[in-house]
Amino acid sequence: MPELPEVETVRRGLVPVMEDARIAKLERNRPDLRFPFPPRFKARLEGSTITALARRAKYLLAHLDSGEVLIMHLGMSGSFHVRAGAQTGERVADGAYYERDRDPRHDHVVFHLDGPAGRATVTYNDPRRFGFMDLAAVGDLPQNRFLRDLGVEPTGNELDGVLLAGLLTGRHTSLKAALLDQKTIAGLGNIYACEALWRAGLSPRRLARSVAGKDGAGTERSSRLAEAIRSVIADAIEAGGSSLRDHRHTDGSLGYFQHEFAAYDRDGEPCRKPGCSGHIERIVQSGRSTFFCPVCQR
DNA sequence: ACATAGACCTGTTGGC
DNA sequence: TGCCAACAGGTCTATG
Repeated sequence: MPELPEVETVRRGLVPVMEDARIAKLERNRPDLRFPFPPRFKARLEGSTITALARRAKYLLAHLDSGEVLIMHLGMSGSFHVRAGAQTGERVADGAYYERDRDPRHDHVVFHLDGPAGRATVTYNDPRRFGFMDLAAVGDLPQNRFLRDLGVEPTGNELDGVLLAGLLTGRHTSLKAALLDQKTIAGLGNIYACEALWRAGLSPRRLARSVAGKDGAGTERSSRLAEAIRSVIADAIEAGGSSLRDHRHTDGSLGYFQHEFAAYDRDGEPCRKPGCSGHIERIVQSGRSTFFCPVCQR
């Protein structure tokens, strides 16, 4: 499911109920997701207070007053749902759309929170169970196996043409695959890699190192691509992410960036680039769908 | 060191 | 209508 914009949207939805809230009780309904939960998971969380809810790439990081950090990844189908004001076990009558639709068999972790704004429950639901959670001391985060190799964030101004050119230098793989590699840029997934390449007018099949040359053409391409990545991620965050199948805001509402897709899931449609006569095609690269316009993406 | 398959899961969809 | 193959916002692990 979620790429960086969706995770950031989820984070913003969780902040009001999670930050400065005490975990009064935690339910862990199975021993594992993609990986086993860390030892004494429930005991290490119950009674501690969440001091900050941060994000790194597609990971949510709940900093605790115990000195540990709860690391959470949503995999392909993970979602969080907030129900404010409810006591443990309490039924709520105003069940939102998502409340009714979600399959309770896949509610794997439930946080019962006691915060400045009152009580709330936060439920983690994940049908495919590709998500996972880990706990680490805050000082150990840089060495954490999930976080240590992550590349640059595509938010803010750090990612520019020069940096991107350096990251792609010598890379003998497709440009699309290089963008999906979390060691290069952390947070891009299949949708936003496709969209960024469309915005930049670069073919996903192009060799990654061809966007890195020290010559003028390579520099020009890497600048265009860096700008495209930053803009598509910023636009998607502003739209609350993309809701195709699983992604929902924590209150059950939908993101709407899917309406702004130019390439993703639009095979057969005319290319939206002004003056372009091409049509979007779907190809498969390293086992995953790529959508692009073969006319204006070179 | 680096780059590509395979694996992990469940649910939905489209074609016959 | 029913069945089944293909596919889905990801990434760790093994293999070349």
